Amino acid sequence: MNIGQAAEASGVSAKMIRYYEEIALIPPPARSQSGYRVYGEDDVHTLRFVRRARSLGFSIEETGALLALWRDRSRASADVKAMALKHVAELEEKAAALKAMAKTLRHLASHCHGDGRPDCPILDEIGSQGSAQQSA
Amino acid sequence: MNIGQAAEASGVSAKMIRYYEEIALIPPPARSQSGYRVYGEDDVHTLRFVRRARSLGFSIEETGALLALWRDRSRASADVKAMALKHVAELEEKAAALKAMAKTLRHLASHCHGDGRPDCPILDEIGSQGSAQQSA
DNA sequence: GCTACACCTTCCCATCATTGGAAGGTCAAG
DNA sequence: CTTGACCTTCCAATGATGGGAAGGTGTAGC
Repeated sequence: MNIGQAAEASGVSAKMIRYYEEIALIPPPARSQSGYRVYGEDDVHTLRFVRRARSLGFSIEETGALLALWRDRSRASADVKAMALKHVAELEEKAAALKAMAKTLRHLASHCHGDGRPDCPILDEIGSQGSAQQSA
Repeated sequence: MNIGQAAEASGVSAKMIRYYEEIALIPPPARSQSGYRVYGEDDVHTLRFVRRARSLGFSIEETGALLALWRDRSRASADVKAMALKHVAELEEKAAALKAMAKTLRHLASHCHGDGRPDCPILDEIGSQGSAQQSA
């Protein structure tokens, strides 16, 4: 299987497959005589794992750790669970930060007429607030 | 006021002030004879506006648009409100996506013993799921 | 065999926002 | 006059991905 077919089968773009190989997230595949990368079903399986982990919001580095755990049949399930729950906490923290931003902004917008008149307190309040936490 | 003091007063790092100037988000300030950037209270006010907009999750580009509206005393409040509400919707969408990831992952984790035994369905399910949407 | 076309290779660049550092000039205090 | 804190510009890196150029390969049709 060439990289295009592996991309199709795994849902990971050919560009990203090469990138994952470059950063050693996945092992380099076999090569054909002419230098084409050749993938097997196992490789596609791994790529699907990576895609799934990424879609769950794991960073590449975290995905690499999960991949190592996945391949290690003797690992303790506690390791996996701890990582998952830590990530859940991070995701929820980011979600909460976004919701807080949205809430603040909606509050500001609620005090704005939204008509043709220039008066709108949103900008004044953005310009006058002294502190705000950076996140997400 | 030199850039260090402006950074201190506005909460925007000197590095970022120079960067905002480079991309023309903010106008170039006056310069001293020796070439030092010199800022006034108005500049600090603008920088605070930028910081606040960024902390509300507006991109640099959106912040530039808000800044233009802020400076335009004759703008229609509807423009501002529309932009704010559009951004609220985007923030909430991202928050929802993160919460969905967290939910999925917590569900997976709930089926994992989390002890010393190797059995943990989290990884198996990550590896076997066919589709997942990318977002946030 | 030749041509067209789809695919592959490597390499470089861009994004977005921010940080870091190097090399060198300036200012104020001691 | 030295020291140290500040300033200047320039270059590079981050994380994850996309875009594209320049050139090689594989296959189908003629």
